Order: sequence, then structure tokens, then C-alpha cells
Amino acid sequence: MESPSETTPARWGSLPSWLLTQTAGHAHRLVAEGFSSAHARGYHYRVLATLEEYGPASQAALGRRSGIHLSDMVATVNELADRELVERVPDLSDRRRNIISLTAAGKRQLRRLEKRLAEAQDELLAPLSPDERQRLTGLLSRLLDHHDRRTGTG
Amino acid sequence: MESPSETTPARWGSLPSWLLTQTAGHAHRLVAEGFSSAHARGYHYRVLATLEEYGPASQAALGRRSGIHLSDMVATVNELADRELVERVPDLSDRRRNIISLTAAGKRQLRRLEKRLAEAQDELLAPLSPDERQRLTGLLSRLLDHHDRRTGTG
DNA sequence: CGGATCTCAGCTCAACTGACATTT
DNA sequence: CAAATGTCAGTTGAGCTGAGATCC
Repeated sequence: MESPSETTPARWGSLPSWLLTQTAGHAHRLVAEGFSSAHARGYHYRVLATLEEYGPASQAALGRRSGIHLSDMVATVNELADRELVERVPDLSDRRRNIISLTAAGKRQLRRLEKRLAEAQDELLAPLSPDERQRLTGLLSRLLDHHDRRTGTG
Repeated sequence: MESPSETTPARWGSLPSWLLTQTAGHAHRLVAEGFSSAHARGYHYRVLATLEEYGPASQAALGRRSGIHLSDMVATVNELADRELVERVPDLSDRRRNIISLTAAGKRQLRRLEKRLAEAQDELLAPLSPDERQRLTGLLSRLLDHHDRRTGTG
């Protein structure tokens, strides 16, 4: 994040797809910085939040609920378990499965991450009024809904 | 782009940063599909468009104008030159430099890519009325402007 | 010498693919 | 047997870093 432009970007600078990917880049950066200050990444937040919302679950179920691939879930749970933010115990009634659950420390970490996340939203939307923020999220929601439906990613 | 959700995403599903990164993902996918149907990627379009807009230039100048890193520019120009969409000749007045220029075939390819790009915008914004499209791009432009200024990425 | 240009190798991060062993 | 689960290795793509050679 430094690159100086000799002049201006160019003629694609006002295309919706460009505006979206660029603002998303800033959004991602702000959120990642917030998480990183708590030594976490997006996957960690999503797993912790999903655990709190739905309770203990197998890694496969966690993946389906949080939109994280099974193969990435392995590493993510490893990292969370190493720091004792989640507990991983074998499921006695189905020996293929692990049961992942949130620890007290995990819940505290989740609170921290939610705070960082809220701060990032505010920094992201800083130049917009409350009304405009509402309009923006409304429009984006409709776009996302439309495309999620037609790609089956909902 | 297939993953089925057991239920719904989760509580982060309405956060602006999430909406932005997700819609940006769809935007990126639509554009990449369009470009790919013309055997191109985003970097190719950006270099071709920059060449048409500013005329022949060194790779370093092209990089500054299009926001592409010098190291990525090498491969991009290689690929374009292999297909004779650009011409790369040594600058006699400064032997560090190559001068890259657009060929006739390159200009034709640029027209194709612009068409694909326009189609992708339309598909991306399909669920929105002309008015709403205007509002969305206006809001995104203000966000991008704000954050570009404060990170020096303008 | 400082600074610019070009090239190459490699890295990050999120997302994804394929293969495999085990269990149901 | 087919299907689900967990694990591991590897790939993609855009963006970035670092090192080096050459030249101004």
C-alpha cells in the first residue's frame, strides 16, 4: 500500500467492478489490521463466531456454517486449539468426527475481535452519513443476494 | 463457487466489510470470466488500455500509470508480446528502458476486452435500477477516494 | 556515488482441488 | 458398497518483497 501514480489511474477508474474490488481491498485491509492486532485472522473470527452462534460442532458442520473449506478448517482449528481458544475432542458416537467447542478464553477473544471488527466498519464508512451507510449496505445486500442465488453460494 | 450452506452464513452477513468483499468477489469473477473468454486477464486489459490512453511508454511508466508492480509488468508484457498485442523495442536514448507500444492486433483485442467488461458491469448490476446504479457508484467512489487519499494509493 | 530500470525468484492470503485413510 | 469426515499436499491469482545486473 504505497504505489505512487504518475498521473491518475485510468479510464476504468469509475467502473462499478473496479470501485467494488478496490473498496473491498481497503475493507479487507482494515479488518485484517484489526484482527492482526489481536493476533487473529478472518478464519479465526468466523469459526469462533459460528461456535458461539450454533454451539459445539464437527469440523465439517463448522465449515458448512461458516463457509470455510474443510481443508482450511483443519489448520484453523489447529491454530485455535493450540492457543486453547477452542477445545477439540473425539466424538464417541461417530468416530470419524471431532467435536469442536468454544472455551472461556475463546469467548473472550471473540469479544475482542468483534470490537476490532466494529471499529473497522466505522473507519471504512467514515466519509458517509448514517443515511448513506444504510443506503450502501442496502444496495450491496441486494447485489449479493442476487449473485449468491444464481451461483448457489447462499 | 459451489459450497452449500447448512443454514445461513451467520451474524457477520450484514457487515459492510463482508458485503463489500463478497460482492467484490462476484464482480471479480464476472470480469475474469469475460476476460478469460478472450484469453486475457485483468493485467492484460490494464496494460492495453493504458497504452491506448497515454501512448508508448517504458515498463516502469506503464506500471505507475496502471498500478501494476514492475515485477508483474515483466510477465504481463512478455505474454502480450508473445501474442503480438504489444511491441517491445529497446529505447535507444536510454538503454535501461524498453519502449512498449500497442499493435493493431492489440487495439482490436482491447476493443474485445472493453466489450466483455461492459457486459460484466451489466450483469453485476442487473438487480439495480439506473438510479440505484448511480447511487451505488457514487457512494463507492467517495469511499475509495477517502481511503486512497489516506493510504497514498491515489 | 545515488537513483532508475528491468529481470527473476519467492512470498502472502484466501480460496480451492485432489488424494487418501478411516468410519458410518 | 457409497457417503461422510478429517488430514495433508499442492495450486491459483492478485499483490507484494528482495536481490541483482545494467545504465543514467
